[in-house]
Amino acid sequence: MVQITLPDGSSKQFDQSVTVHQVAESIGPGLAKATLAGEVDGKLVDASYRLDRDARLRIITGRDEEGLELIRHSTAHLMAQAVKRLFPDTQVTIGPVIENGFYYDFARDEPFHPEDIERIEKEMERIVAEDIPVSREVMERDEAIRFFRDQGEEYKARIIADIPADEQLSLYRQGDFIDLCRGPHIPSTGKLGAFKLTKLAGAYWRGDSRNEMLQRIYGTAWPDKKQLKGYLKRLEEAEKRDHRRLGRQLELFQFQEEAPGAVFWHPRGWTLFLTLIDYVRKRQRQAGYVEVNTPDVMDRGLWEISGHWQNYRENMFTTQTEDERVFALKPMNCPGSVAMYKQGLKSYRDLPIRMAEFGKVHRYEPSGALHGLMRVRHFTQDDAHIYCTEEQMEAECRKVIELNLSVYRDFGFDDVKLKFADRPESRIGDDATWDKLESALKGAIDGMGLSYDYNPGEGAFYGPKIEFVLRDAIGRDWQCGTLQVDLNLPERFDATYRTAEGGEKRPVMLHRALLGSLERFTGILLEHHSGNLPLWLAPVQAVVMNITDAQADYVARVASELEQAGLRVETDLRNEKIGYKIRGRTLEKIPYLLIAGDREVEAGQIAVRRRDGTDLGAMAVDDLIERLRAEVANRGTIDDNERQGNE
RNA sequence: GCCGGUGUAGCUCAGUCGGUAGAGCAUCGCAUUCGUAAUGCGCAGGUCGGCGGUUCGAAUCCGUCCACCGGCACCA
Repeated sequence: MVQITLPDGSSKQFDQSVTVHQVAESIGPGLAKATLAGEVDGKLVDASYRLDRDARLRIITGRDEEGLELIRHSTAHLMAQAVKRLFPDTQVTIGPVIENGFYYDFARDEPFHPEDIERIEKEMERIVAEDIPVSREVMERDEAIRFFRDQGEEYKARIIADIPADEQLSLYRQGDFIDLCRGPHIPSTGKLGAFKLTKLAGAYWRGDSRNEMLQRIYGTAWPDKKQLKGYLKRLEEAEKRDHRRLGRQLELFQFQEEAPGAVFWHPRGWTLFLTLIDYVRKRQRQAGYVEVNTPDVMDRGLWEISGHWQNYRENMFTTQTEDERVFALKPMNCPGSVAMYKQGLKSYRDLPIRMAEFGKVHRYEPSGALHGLMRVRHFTQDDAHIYCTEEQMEAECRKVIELNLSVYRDFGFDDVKLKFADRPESRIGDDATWDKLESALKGAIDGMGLSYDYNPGEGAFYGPKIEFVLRDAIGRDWQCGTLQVDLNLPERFDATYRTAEGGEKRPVMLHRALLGSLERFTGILLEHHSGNLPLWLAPVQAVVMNITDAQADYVARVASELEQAGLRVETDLRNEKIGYKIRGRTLEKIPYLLIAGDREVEAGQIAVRRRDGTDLGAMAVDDLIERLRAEVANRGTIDDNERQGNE
């Protein structure tokens, strides 16, 4: 007698042992067909798993999160089987589930080509049609190693060698294909079908660039075709909000071959950039910062003192002048900042000194890392260095965190995560100092009751850090601000302050960035809003247009009134139909289109149309100004739906 | 940096088998003076990413370099 308890609390009796699948059958044929696996007493098992004693059972189908993972995992196996059929000389390695899909890494002399992908997909479909049963078997470790070696699967043998000796090895067989796998898997290949292979890539064995490169194929898989289609549609939508595309469409910036990783800002893009700086500058001033500026090119000696020459050399642009002096373009602002701190004597009464700088830094990023505005070689940081006493350190950290979070809120990012990164392998300073810094920084976050993720070994070479990670409208994470505490640079530069007792002490130095790279933040904003920037950020906030030449003077007058009121306005007096002008300006994602015909001129009004197509009717110019000013002041978006894209 | 792919007019893209290039939109000109997402007609626009090679002849084939795209590695 076996008693199986189901999630709804009901239970079923069986005379003898039953499989998960049989239990499903006893409930209904529809469920039996949909069954992919089971969860027995909290543990995932195959549908063929036999229950021989009382247990709690949950049937897993494509509707469950676990079911979806199973589908993806089994589709990865399906792909591997197809690849082995078509390219028998290929070795399989690993094939995990990832967000929205899976990948599988193959070892092969000849790389895959896009045409191969189509063939592999076709072969996968064939295997699905064959509806091959998937079965599990357990093998001894040595036997398994021998088994895979015999088949020329060296990588599998290496993977097994790394599995702890006490762990049971399971193999999954589907027809002619056998793979080492923890499982569970779907019962037969016929359960799959809604998949697509998406990307081809090289990937290092075990993720280490010193190892050989494998051929990775990415794919996506879903319980049904409809969900697959939905996913592919979402990918398309995401492409539309690509900031590189928007940058061209909205005439914000350009890139050029001669300057890889460097931005050419067009008037509209630069207006946006300056708007960000204005905003940050204002917030910093209110928070007690002063603003400074330090040189871009400084002597090698300075970088030797700071440790950059030893720790960061391969990322630095250098230049040599005729007199043989070696200079470096600053990859960070901190050494210049300390140099400035050291000018003249500092008293404990001066501290904390909060020194901000919109410094343009230059980092020689690997060519393959460059990506639009998101990863460039020359970028502007909204950087600051705070010099304070050890006693002030925690309070200063807290203020930085508060300021950062408040600023992100103003940009509409409410979902912000903190990551704590501690000492990296390559670093300066002794362990006692690091202990002190790490615990102080951690204390500041804990004291604020904030939660954080832990990022071991990811700190800066001079100190531990907190990273601020923003989640955008389509769920992607972006690291923006950072906060780092540092005793090392003050030490290396021998920075001091006069204490109340008349002695000398080292200040603590906090490094912090708010938006991080302004270039990158611009890109994030563009993608977050699909280019529909909120009024306060839009480079051109309104375009005033006439219907016929008769209103040209009036339009110019209205535009200048709006400009007087501090708005960014353009006119469109072209001899074109109003529908044509509206279409063009809408595609430019201008927030407000203001139209004057004879009616408006007569009434001294202006007709107002919003970017999303809403007609606000005619209103007096003063009323419009009041309205726009209010919208700028509260940093509102015209319409939150616009974030979803409006094309 | 590594693997794969791509590079043709300002933009988006077509170009067969190697026979010195084509569309739409935009620009410009003319006509039109018009009421909320495209008025009509016309002109002009290209070192086919750079360099080298094969060939009677190269956008097309080969080599090499550069940039970009998708990943990997990197992101102090």
